[in-house]
Amino acid sequence: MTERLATGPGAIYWHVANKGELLAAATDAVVAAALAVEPAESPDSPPQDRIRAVALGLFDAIDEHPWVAAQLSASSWQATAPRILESIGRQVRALGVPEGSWFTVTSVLVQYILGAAGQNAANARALAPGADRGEYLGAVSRAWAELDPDDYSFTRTVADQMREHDDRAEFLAGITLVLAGITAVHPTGRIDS
Amino acid sequence: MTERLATGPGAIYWHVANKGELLAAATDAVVAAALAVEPAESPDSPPQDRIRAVALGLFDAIDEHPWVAAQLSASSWQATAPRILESIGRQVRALGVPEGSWFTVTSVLVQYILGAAGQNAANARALAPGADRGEYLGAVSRAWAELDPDDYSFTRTVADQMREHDDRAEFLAGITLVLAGITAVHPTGRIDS
DNA sequence: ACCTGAACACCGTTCAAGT
DNA sequence: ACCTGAACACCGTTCAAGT
Repeated sequence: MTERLATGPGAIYWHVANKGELLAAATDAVVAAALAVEPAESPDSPPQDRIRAVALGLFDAIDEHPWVAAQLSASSWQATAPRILESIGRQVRALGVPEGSWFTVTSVLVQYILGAAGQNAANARALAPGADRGEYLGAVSRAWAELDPDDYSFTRTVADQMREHDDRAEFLAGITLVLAGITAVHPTGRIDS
Repeated sequence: MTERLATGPGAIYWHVANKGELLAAATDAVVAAALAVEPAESPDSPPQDRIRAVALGLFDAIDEHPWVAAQLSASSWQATAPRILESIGRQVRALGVPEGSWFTVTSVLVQYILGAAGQNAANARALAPGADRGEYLGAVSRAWAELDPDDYSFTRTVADQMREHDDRAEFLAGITLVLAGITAVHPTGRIDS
């Protein structure tokens, strides 16, 4: 248990069945809070912007609480999943995606958001608490640059880009890419429904 | 430790420093094997198809070894990461994406692949070993259909789609979407390099 | 050089006893 | 109804002793 309570260990088990249930409740609270920030985004701004806002909110929440990512993928279609699905799905609907593709398109967005956010959070915690991000990226970049040119021509080439990358910017670029893909595959453009 | 060895527990610690190192080695082996299958895909088939093949290989490998997902996001830019990055990145390069975007575009693909595969694997293991997938999806679908119409209009609408969805097909649809996004954002179309 | 197996620390969980 | 705290099971890790 991360959070230290001022009680004996047994007290918790009066309220929840096990640690998983506790984490699920905590996850739901974190996600609900992250999604609640979104309505601040004006309700008539384009769906793309609202998706970006929701995505960034989740990204930051998971960055602050890395265990949320593991918890969310551990028991997905559970209580918390509909919250996220609904929040993103409404914008997918507003985007004019045909109804038959709502689930698929929304799932892709949610999977990208949670996947990217989770990997980002894991990476953030990977560096020893004291370590400096710049130095860490520098070390990895140097390691990449020294890989065998025959087997790793691509990785060697992007070593510099990886050293200079900004996590949030990369994440938003990913959202933009997926949104562009949605528009390309479902080119209705207009909001009909 | 999942795998039971015919040795005392201490024996392992002569070879590895800790459990993490062991899992990292196992992960590297699983990923290497999954990526090795890909060259079977004819080397002059379009990059999109080769990306799909690599992605599906990883998807299936993670489905078979769910702990690989957790391990991969736990220590990402580590030894195994360059393998995946290289495999996908070469196709991104072949796609004609401008060099300045190689890292971003490849990262998005890899994050989607690992994120989606990880969530899929977690879901697969979520059902009690005996339970039937169809019944499980049915139960979740029913729960969604009974959510408050005011708060969950979207989720209620896609309850049926979620019950009928096929995991691998959804995954491939996601890859297609991301590939479409790449082409839309980087419309060079031709293979120059 | 490599393995054994008892021992330790840690943590999730239980439960009889308290209020 | 809710909390306490000792106890248990489990698992990652260590280490002195063996070959």
